[in-house]
Amino acid sequence: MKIKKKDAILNAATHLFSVKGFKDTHMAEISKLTGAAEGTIFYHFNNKEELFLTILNEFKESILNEFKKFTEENTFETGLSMTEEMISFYLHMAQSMEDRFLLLHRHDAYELSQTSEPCRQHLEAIYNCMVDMFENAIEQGKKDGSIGDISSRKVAMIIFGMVDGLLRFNTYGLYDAGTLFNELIYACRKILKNDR
Amino acid sequence: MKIKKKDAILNAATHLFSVKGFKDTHMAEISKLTGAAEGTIFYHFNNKEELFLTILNEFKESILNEFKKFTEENTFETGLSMTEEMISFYLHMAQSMEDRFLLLHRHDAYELSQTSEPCRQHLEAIYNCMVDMFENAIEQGKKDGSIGDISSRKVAMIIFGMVDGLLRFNTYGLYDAGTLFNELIYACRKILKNDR
DNA sequence: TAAAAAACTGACTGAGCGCTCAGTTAACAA
DNA sequence: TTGTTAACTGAGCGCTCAGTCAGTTTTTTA
Repeated sequence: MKIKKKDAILNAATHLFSVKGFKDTHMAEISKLTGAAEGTIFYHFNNKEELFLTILNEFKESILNEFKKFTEENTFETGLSMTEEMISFYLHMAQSMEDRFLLLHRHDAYELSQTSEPCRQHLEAIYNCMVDMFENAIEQGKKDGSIGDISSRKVAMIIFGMVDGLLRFNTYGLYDAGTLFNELIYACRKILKNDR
Repeated sequence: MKIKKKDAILNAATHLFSVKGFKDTHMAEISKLTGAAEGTIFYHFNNKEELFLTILNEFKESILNEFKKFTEENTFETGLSMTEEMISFYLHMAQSMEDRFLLLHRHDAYELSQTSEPCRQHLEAIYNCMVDMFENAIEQGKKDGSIGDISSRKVAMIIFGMVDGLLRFNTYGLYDAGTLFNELIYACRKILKNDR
């Protein structure tokens, strides 16, 4: 029964910020969901923005961690297969951390990052992490010959943009990304494959 | 000096909704920007939501129109080159209608579409229009042999997701999509090209 | 067990903002 | 010119909501 309230607040706020956005999430609602008084929220966090930033920071930490673990604990035959498996892993993560990925797909964080330097840094770290992973895989593929001679960074951005773009179709309820998985891997392979 | 106020309101609101989002756009601001009294805004539009929907509807009309004109006024050698040129055209449109594309990349419309049927229809029309264009081009490419045997609809979604995903990098200030243009076309060609 | 510190409470505040309405001005028709 | 309608105005109402604060409860420390 210790420090529980603070964690409960973080959990509820994460969910609400993701589903309803920053502006539409009200302290009264977090209070009701957690049983903590509104005053308690402001006891732990100076203001709404600080609460949001705390959540973003924790998300950054855990996503960087997960990706690090993924590359450390796995070995890959070729750079190409590594890239493909990273797409799967990314989609898997997006599913298991659904609410926080939704947060990333909202405008809230990007707006905040214009006035808050720490916010900008968290966002940058998250995106850099993901693009870096793809870039490394492509770089490796170029060395082992499974991937052709292309600009690693730029194509990494293209691949990441493609995967993330599809994820948004899901988020917005426009299409079920799951049914596009095979085509996604197919497209990735086509782009990267060394065809000499 | 006729009906000007209404148009001024629509223009100012389009810009503000795009840049600041639905919630963060206040009637007082639209009023100040246009010189129209707040009451005037509510004289022309019953409420804020109706103002937003009017803008979304006009956007739908003009984008459907532009794409129709594009396919009618151009002829293409192959389905593959048609697809490539459509990507260019899409990026070109995103530039010339920058604010309204920003509107599309926000959550506002998707949130509204959950309670407003007309809003849902507008969004669906816009996205269908774009994916349909790509699908047609791919279909044509399959017939003329420039594109391999793939699922037109699904790959159209992938291509669209890829292009739109890159556009977001721009929007969010994460990367300059312009420098990725060559890679984008390269990726598209790789995915589609008939390699039999 | 007493004192101090930390955690928590909820009624209250004040600013913000969508929207109304009673009235004024401009445009047009007879 | 007069009557009628459409366009326009802005003070103000009612409500929402982030944040405060004086006080209570729980935990820790000595």
